[in-house]
Amino acid sequence: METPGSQSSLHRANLERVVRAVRLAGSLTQAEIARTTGLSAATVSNIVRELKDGGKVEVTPTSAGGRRARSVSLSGDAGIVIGVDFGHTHLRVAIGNLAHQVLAEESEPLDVDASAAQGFDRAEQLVSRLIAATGVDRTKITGVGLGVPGPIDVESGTLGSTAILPGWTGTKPAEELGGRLGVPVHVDNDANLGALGELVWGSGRGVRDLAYIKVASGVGAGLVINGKIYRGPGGTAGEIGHITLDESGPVCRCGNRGCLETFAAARYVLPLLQSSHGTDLTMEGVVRLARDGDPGCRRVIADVGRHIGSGVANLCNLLNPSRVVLGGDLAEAGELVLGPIRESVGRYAIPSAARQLSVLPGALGGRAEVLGALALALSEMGDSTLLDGSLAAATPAFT
Amino acid sequence: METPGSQSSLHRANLERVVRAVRLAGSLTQAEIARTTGLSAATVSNIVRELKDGGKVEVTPTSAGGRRARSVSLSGDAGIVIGVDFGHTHLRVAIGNLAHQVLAEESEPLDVDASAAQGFDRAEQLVSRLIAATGVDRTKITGVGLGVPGPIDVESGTLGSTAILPGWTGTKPAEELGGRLGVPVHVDNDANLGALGELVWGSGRGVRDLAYIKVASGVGAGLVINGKIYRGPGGTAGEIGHITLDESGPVCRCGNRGCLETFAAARYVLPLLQSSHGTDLTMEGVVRLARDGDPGCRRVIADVGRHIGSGVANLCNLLNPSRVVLGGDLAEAGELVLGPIRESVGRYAIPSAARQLSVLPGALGGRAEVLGALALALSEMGDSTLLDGSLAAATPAFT
DNA sequence: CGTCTATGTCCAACTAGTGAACTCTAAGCT
DNA sequence: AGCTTAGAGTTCACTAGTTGGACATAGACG
Repeated sequence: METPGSQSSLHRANLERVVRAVRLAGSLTQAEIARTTGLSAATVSNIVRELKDGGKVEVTPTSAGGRRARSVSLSGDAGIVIGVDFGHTHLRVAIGNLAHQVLAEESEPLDVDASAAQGFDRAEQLVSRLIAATGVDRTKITGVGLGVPGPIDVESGTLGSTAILPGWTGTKPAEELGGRLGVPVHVDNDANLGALGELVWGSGRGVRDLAYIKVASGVGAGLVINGKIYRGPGGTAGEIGHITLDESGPVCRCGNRGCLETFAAARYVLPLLQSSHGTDLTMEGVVRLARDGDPGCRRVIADVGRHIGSGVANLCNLLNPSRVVLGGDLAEAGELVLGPIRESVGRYAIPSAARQLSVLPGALGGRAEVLGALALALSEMGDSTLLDGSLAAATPAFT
Repeated sequence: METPGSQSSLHRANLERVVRAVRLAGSLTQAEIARTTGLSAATVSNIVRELKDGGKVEVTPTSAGGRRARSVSLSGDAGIVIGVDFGHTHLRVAIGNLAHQVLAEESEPLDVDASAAQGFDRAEQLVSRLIAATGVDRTKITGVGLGVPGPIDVESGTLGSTAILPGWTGTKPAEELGGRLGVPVHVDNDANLGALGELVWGSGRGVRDLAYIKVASGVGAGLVINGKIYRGPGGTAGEIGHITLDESGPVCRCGNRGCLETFAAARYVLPLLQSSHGTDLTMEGVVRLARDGDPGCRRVIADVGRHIGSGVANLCNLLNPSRVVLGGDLAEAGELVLGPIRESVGRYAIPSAARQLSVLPGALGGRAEVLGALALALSEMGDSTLLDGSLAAATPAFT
């Protein structure tokens, strides 16, 4: 079963090559596969047959007005992936297939005080509902991506302390959900998944190095380096919220003073407006008011943008990404916040680092995290689960 | 000649696997190669024979007190790499072989006012001298690594403006030196090469993610992510010197205020001591005095350490490396500067990012950059240069 | 001094990819 | 309409290359 070195690993590699080529292009004829993968037509013929027998791929008899080309595409039910995202106030679930198509997506409000068990129950129910609605085959599910709004130890899978979902601390979300659904579950935090979502489906397409800044209750960043999420050896990379901007600034929940968070995160910014705009203000509300022209809200948002810009400038000096994508509720403010960010970056980052940088709003809004979870499930599957399945399915059962 | 897809590319891959394993370990027996690469003993036997026939590898008949193991190592003259480092005041050259052995190393003072042409002449001469001294075969040279103390556009190979070597701006060092030596030359800046040097030979061995902080005339960082130098899409990653620590701090040469550099780099720190300690003070001198107990110098160094620590804390929050290595003249101060750095990191970095971090002085001193250049040449060579040569040499000349 | 054991080599079996020949189909030309 | 053409996909014989197992080798251990 394990050919770590070689021999048939070549075949495996070629299978993956073909699958990847098909996935990227959507559908290809065999000749096109041969050209893009560099394999010979004969080999492609064999591989396609193998994949077709395994049910992993669909061959539509004839397509366009060529001579006689059979177009090959990933069969819709070859593999199903599920994304689950626990957000601040919402639970979101999405179902997709290997062709990067999102089949269904739904969200429902989540009570912050709900216990972890209740949360997972709800998630399980919502997943089941969507499975039923889309009519996909449960056995085709190859993986689940799960997003949690807090620090998670990727090694052990344990959730660290999160002020957003109190009482969930110490739980192991992947195990919990995996147990209920009976499928491997891969977890990551919301910022990393947002980054992945925007990378695959949103404002980050075509870029290999990007930083996704999520401003919500706190401030976090998901870093994509060389096309992959970078978590750092300890799993806590991307904590841009606790970069120090002002050593004598406000005290932050982390114990330091003047962290970026204290100038930008909802929990520190909203109180500024409470005396003038009432106490039940949300970030969303501030953004709406600002768009409608409220000067106080505009000012606050611009200030937040400037501070984020300072943090992003530091990030650019250190990492020099080619794109920064702003996510979270704040992104809805558009130029009201992006302008000040760009201005601040332009001022504080060294010119050569800032020159090629583009700062964009996220294209997916609140969906970034679920879709990222979907992408995580896809990437963790690594195209090879598919193939393992194919081999297992294609091989008649020996004794 | 081109098997882009497959077939014998497998063999090639296995050859590379073996070469890499041997290179990393220095020397291995065939059985060990088989275990570490996952290949079967038979395959290893064939590959070793092939490499031996090609002269790429040496098999020392029997080594330790086992049963009968023949240790395989890259033959000393299979390939020679050269490292060249233009420093602030010195030109350094090292010659090494594929077995990671440094055969010779020499440095000589370099006049800062020297023109680029003069500098390259000197480098060429020094390289020739070392080649002669070690008696290596010039045709065996597979690559040269070159370090320059300034920002370099890796794409175009053009040197940006550097205050250290005025008049070199706009030159293309790789082309210059490559033309003189007739070998491919790979350039990078001093901080990145220092990181590579410490990674391969120094305080960074065994770690996959590290930041090398070089404090000299300026402050720069070389970042190693997943075992490879990370330059960023624009090639300017690691500019830790221009992180903003204090928005209303001293004006920096980059145009901003309160950059880390203004609190830590020689050009800003030395003037502080000039009224009390004379004007021709160097960083080296300050370190020496501090070690001898001079309170003023100790204070200055501790302050520098604290500020570097702030910058490193930001870096840890963002990247969470497992090790930070301090290089440059300042590293000689040992605990006098490392203590304050650690203290500052502990205070400003979020605990989970700082917990597993170790802050160490560089183990190579001023040699880090040349050795890094050597490592760059080795890594850029990419194991396949060697093999191409082998194939060409092993194949009898057909018509 | 015989046995043991791990190393390295040889050989037959097998896997998998390739080029070349071949078939198939629709488009284009006459 | 019939013929030609040309690209698509398949089949087949061949070859490259890895593997498991048998075999030889030589120090270590008792």
